[in-house]
Amino acid sequence: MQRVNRTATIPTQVKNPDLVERRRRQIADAAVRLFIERGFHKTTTRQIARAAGISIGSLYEYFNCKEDILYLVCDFIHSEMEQGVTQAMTKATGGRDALAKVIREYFMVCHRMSDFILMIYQETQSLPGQWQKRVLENELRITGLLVGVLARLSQSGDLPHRDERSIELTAHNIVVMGHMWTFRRWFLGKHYSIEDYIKLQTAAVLRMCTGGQGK
Amino acid sequence: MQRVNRTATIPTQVKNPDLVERRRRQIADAAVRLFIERGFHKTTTRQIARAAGISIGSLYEYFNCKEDILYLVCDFIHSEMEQGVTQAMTKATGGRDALAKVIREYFMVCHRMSDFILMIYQETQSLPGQWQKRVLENELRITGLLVGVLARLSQSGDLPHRDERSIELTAHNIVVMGHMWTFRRWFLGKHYSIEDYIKLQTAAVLRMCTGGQGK
DNA sequence: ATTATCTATAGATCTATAGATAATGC
DNA sequence: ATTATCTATAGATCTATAGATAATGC
Repeated sequence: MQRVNRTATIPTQVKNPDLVERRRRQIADAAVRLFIERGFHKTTTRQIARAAGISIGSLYEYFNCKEDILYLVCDFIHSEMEQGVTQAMTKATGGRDALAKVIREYFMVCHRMSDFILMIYQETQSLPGQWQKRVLENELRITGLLVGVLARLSQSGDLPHRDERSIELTAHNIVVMGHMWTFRRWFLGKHYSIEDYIKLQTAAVLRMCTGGQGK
Repeated sequence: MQRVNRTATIPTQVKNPDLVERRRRQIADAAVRLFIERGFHKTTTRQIARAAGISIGSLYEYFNCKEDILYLVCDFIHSEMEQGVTQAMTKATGGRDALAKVIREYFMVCHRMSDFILMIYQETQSLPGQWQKRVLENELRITGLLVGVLARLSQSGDLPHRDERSIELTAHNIVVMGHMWTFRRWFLGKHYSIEDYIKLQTAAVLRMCTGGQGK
C-alpha cells in the first residue's frame, strides 16, 4: 500500500511522529464532519478543537493554520477514494461485462463517500494555491486509474478500439457521472435509487463505448 | 421575455423601484467579480461597496445582509444561463443533426459563462436554506429545457425512442458535461480546445442516444 | 528537563447600524 | 419634507500565540 505519511508535508511543533499522526487523524475526523455540516468558513477553529476533544492551543501545535486542516482532510478523502477505486479495479479482470463491474464498484464508492466528495467540490477553492494544485493532482490520479482500465479493455478487445483522447475523455465522463450522483443528489435521489442510477448510467456508458459500430 | 423583477423578493428601504433595480444590478456586477476572484467568504461587504462605487451604508439600504447579495448574483447568472439555453433551442428545429446543434450551443453558453457556473458550484452552500432551494429549482428548470428538446426529437423520430427516465437522465448528463468543462477546465483546457471538446462529447452523446440499435 | 497540553487573550477583522448630511421634488 | 447617501463605529467574532501547567522519561 502507498502508506506514505501524507501528513509529512505539514510542519509541527510536536516531536513524537506517532502522536502527530494520531492527533492529526483525530482532528481531521472531527473537522470533516463540521466542514460537511457547516462549510469550512463557518466552522471555527474552536469548534474543531472542541469536537476533537483537545484545546485550541494544542490544535495549533499540530497545524500552522486553519487551511492546513482543510488540506489534510481533502488528502485523507482522496486517499480513501483512491483505495476504494483501486480495489474496484481488481474486480474487473476482463470479459464482456468487465466495464460494467468497474462502473458499479466506482459508483458505489461515490455513493458511500457522497458527502465528502461534495465537500471537496465546494471547498477546494478555500485552499492556498499550492495545495489546491495538489488536490487537483489527486483528482487526476484517480481519473488516471479509470483511463488505465479502459485502455486495457480496449487493448484486450473487450471494448472496441478508439483513440487515446476518446478513451481519456470517457474516463473523465465516468468519473464525473459518479460525482454527479453526489452533487445532483437533491434531485436524483428523489427519483432514482442508487441501483436505478447504476443500471441506467451503465447502459448509457456502454452505448457510449460500443455504439456507432454495432459490435 | 420573463422580465419578472427578480429583485422583488429582497426587501429594501429605498422607495424608487427603478433606482433599486439599477443599484442592485450595479452592486451584483461588482460583487460577482469579487466572488469569482476571492470567493464569497473572503470578500468583504466593504470591498463590494467600494467596487460598486457606493458607500457601505448605501449598500445596506439595498440588501439586508451579505447573503442577499450572493442570492441575487446566483439568480442573475441562472437567468442569463436560461436565456442562453432557450436561445440555443431555437437553432435546433428537427432533422438528423438537431441534437448536435443543441449540444454545441449549450456548450458554448457554458464556455462563455465558465467562471460564473463554477462560482455557483462553490458557493450555493453559503446561501440560507430557503434560497439554496431556489437556486436548485433554477438549475432544474434549465435541465428541463434540455429534457423538452430530447423528448421532442424522440417523438419526431429524429432520435430513437427511449423511456422517459432514460431521456431525463440523458438531459442531466448533457447539462453536467457542460458544467464539467468549467470545473475540470484546469485539466481539459490544457489538452482540448472548446472545439475539440464539443466534437468529442457530441460524438459520445450521439452514440449514447443512438447506440445499441444501430440506427 | 523535555515534551505535550492548557488557559487566557492580543490583535485584527468584519458585518450591520445609528445618526448626520446631501440631493430631490413639491 | 422626503428620499437617498455618507461617515463613523458599536458590537461581535475569530485566528493564532504567549506564557503557565501538567505529563513523561531518564
